[in-house]
Amino acid sequence: MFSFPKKERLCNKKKIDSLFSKGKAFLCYPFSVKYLLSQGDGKIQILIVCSKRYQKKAVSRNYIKRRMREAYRLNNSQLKNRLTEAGQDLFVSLSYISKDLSDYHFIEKNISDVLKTLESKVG
RNA sequence: GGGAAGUAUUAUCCUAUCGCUGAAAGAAAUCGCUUUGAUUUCUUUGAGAGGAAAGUCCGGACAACACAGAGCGGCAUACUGCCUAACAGACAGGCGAUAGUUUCUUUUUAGACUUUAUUUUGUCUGCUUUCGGAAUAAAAAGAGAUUAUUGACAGAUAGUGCAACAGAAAAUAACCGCCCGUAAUUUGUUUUGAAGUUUGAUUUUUUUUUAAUCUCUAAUCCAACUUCUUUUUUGCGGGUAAGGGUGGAAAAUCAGGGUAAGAGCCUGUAGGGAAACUUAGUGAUAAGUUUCUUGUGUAAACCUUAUGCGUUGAAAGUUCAAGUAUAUCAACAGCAAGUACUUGCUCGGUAUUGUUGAGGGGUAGAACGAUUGAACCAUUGUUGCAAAACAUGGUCUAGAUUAAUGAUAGGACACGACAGAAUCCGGCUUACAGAUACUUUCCUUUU
RNA sequence: GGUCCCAUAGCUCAACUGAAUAGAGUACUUGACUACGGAUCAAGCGGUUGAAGGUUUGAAUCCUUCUGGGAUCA
Repeated sequence: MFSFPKKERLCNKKKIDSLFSKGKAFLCYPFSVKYLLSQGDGKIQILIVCSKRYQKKAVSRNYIKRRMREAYRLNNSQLKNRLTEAGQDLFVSLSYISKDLSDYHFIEKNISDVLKTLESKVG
């Protein structure tokens, strides 16, 4: 039910390039979101980014990325159902662009906002 | 008892639910089907980040390329021994520096006692005895011993360079000064200095007498006279490195000789350096003897000497390889026109063209490299002062590749610092809350 | 993951071959010029030479270790 296996991660370099060149973007602080819709059978692949530009230490980057993954894992079921109904594939990249370390509850609230916004753009 | 510094060890834990990474076992489905096998899904089991994983400052393993051998250049290292795969690392030592403790010597000051009319002299260690008492302090310098910390600790006597300002001068020498010679100028026996004679005054001593006075001797001062000696300044030529306030640094200490003045110029001697020898030590080195020598510092200035280093790094490199294009080969088709070859020319043939198949290199991608190792542990044994080595026994302990350790709920206490593997090891450096043990030092309290 | 470079006044750069008041332009302040402003001229202000140690008589410069920023290798 709540899972986040390797298939749902975006690992192919060409797909990442096409996402960043062709995709659309919006901002939902502290996240900058890029997404690309295409015809398919309801697959979703997500890329989680926390760059060295905003978080200097490896420990804090791991801290942010783990909490973002966990929040996405627990809140993605509605978006998946909507995509299966519409019959579209989705590539998403979530970038953390704040220089502060946020706690889990703040990240989870904003992740669910982002997913709702994406849900409204499908179809 | 408290604070600070250093070294060593450790580096939050437990329960439940949901997830991530890879491993093992099992089941099902699909492909394949003689079996092995491949992919996907599910279940179970056990595992999953450090002392620095960091910085990338050194050293290696490993890989590719290069390589008969030698030299130049470049880089690194630099007291000795020893450990190590190797090292700019570790251990043990030598030498130096700093700090502390302690002992001795010298000087000065103060004090006590002693001696002397005063200046002064002596003592102020130990033991014993005696006794009314007192029988030492401070500062500076030097030497020795010991403890701790620390040192990019070869060479300045191979050569080149540099040493601002200040100072005469920063390592050759010149200037002031001192001395000699020479030329000119000025002065001239009234000046300067030396020797002698006479007179006067004062003081002292001796003798005589002692109430004063007088006489004599010696010294000093003033005056006069006699004899001997020229003086000042400047230029030129030479000698000299003793002296010259500076500076981080000023040219071998002291004594004597020597000279016109001087000088390591000469002699002895303190200190430094080199060589040889003796003794101790594996050696650095230490102690001593003899000879020679003595020109400050700087090599984290160039450099010299000795030793070592082939270059590039896992984005190294190895294997498989869809698709697209295709060297080459084979078969089939075409051979209309042009071109080239075959030929003196024409026809013919071959190639240039197309399709299919094979095939090599190789892109996307995948796998290996890549986790059993100079490994870790041991109330073990042997060798060694120690670092460490050997033997014996035991253990398997992350392996990702857009990159894994999290979230929620509850509980415990000391209330949680610095910080996240990316080929792997040995060191170094840097960051760090708390706890434990040890060492050093400071403060306070008690005895 | 490897390799290399840089840091100097508010800003842009010198001085990098050790030598004592670290310089130039611009910005800022004051004055002159002008009826006023601009331009121009003159003067002034402004520096822990990224931080900390070391070598040296002496360090922006030489050496070491950190901090921050940048470039490059498929």
